[in-house]
Amino acid sequence: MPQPAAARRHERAQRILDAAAALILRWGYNKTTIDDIARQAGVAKGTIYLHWNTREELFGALMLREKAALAADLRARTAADPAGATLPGLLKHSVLALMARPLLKAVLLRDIDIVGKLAQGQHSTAAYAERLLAFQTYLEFLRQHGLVRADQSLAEQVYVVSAIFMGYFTVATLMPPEFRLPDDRLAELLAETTRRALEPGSDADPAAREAAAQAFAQYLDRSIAANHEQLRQAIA
Amino acid sequence: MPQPAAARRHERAQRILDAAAALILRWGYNKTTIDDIARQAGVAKGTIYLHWNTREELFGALMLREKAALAADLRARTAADPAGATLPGLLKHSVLALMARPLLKAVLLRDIDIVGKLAQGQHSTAAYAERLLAFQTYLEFLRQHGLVRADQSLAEQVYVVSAIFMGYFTVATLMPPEFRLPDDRLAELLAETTRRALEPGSDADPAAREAAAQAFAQYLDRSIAANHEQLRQAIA
DNA sequence: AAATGACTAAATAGTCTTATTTGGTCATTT
DNA sequence: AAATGACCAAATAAGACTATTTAGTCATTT
Repeated sequence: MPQPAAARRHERAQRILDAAAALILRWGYNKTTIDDIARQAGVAKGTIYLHWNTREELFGALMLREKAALAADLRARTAADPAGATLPGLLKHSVLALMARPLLKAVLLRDIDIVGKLAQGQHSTAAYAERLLAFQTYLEFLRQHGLVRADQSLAEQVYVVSAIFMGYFTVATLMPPEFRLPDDRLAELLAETTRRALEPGSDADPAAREAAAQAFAQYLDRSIAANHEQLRQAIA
Repeated sequence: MPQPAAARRHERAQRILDAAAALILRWGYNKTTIDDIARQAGVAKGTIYLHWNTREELFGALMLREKAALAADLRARTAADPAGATLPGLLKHSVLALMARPLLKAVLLRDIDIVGKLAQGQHSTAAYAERLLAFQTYLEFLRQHGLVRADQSLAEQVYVVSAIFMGYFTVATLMPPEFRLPDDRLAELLAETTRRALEPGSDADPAAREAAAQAFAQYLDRSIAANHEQLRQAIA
């Protein structure tokens, strides 16, 4: 039974995106041509334009796919960790998932050699603010249920978490070699720092923990859903 | 009584360096010419070469002066704060002192528009490692006196402090405007995060605190002294 | 109907020449 | 003796022209 046409078409789109990703990491965005990608994907150049109208759209689809894969990876990692559905677990697995995706890592670190002009469309303040707002909603839930301290403003705590995460993430490449740590250990320290930074004075009850795990799942689901329709349209 | 020749010469060097600093911040390093600096400082172009042999030496002296001024500022800030001579105090006042020095801030943030090619000489891994080693010595003292937890390796704690500091410092410019905090509050949160991250299980005795304040002063003095002779030779 | 790859306008890179600027020098001025 | 600023070789920028490459198109092939 041969594969339906739509499935073959979708598989080819994925293959083209795979090729694009590999070549960006190898040569950088600016040096990667449509011809290179077509050759690597084993299709004709014109075939690429059957999926996307412009070079820019192709790379836009690639970034969306990367973000969706990151979210799915994060979902899987937190689900596989008994302590995953917590704020420290979220940050720990976020940094590990991100480090496992060199393209997104390069974007976040503004690695000009790799992402070049691609970076310009990927650092929208509005999108970042949106993500922070979504996170803020989850954090507010945790505050209300006594799972994090509430003696700082909500906005301040968004700041604290962002600073800690960004610090651990970026310092990983800035440290002299003799001071570097394995990713796993870095992620654990990140989680520990976050936990201690936001630790409430007293323990929360188990019902609050259960509710928080639900809120966590909702937060993740919402961020996955936010990309899903966009991605569906970007890969045809 | 006219000023001695050496004092006048030194004052002129400072004036030239002031001019250079102002112009870098305005136009960026790459666009700032020796002619511009001479004009701004109110001296002839050739006069500049009475102080430094090359453009590069002039800017090298400027960076040394900046670092020395930062250290002095830090010294003054921590001395004026009752809780200054502590690790959290060190970090709090470091970030505030650094933010008050736009040129060093631009270097640390790798702000290409401002520092351009100047950055290449200012990100030596060896120098960074040296600074981390000096800090590590101070941190080791704190561990031995029960002022910070000792259930993580010393190297890991150097990492933790670096990550937290770097995170608070860099996220300050990345945050969308509606999520930003005033510098003072940022510095307080940085200090708090550090304190909690490295908090030992039990309180240290007052003798340990007093000894740590001495160690703190030594750490600062050593880093000031490390630059002093270099600076003396760079500004003649 | 779908995939292909030759074609082409536009973009980019390379080369050469000319124009301008700049770092550093040093004869002149103070 | 010290400060100055005109001078100049080298560096950089600008412009014109040529060569090459690339994104996108579409007639041809499958």
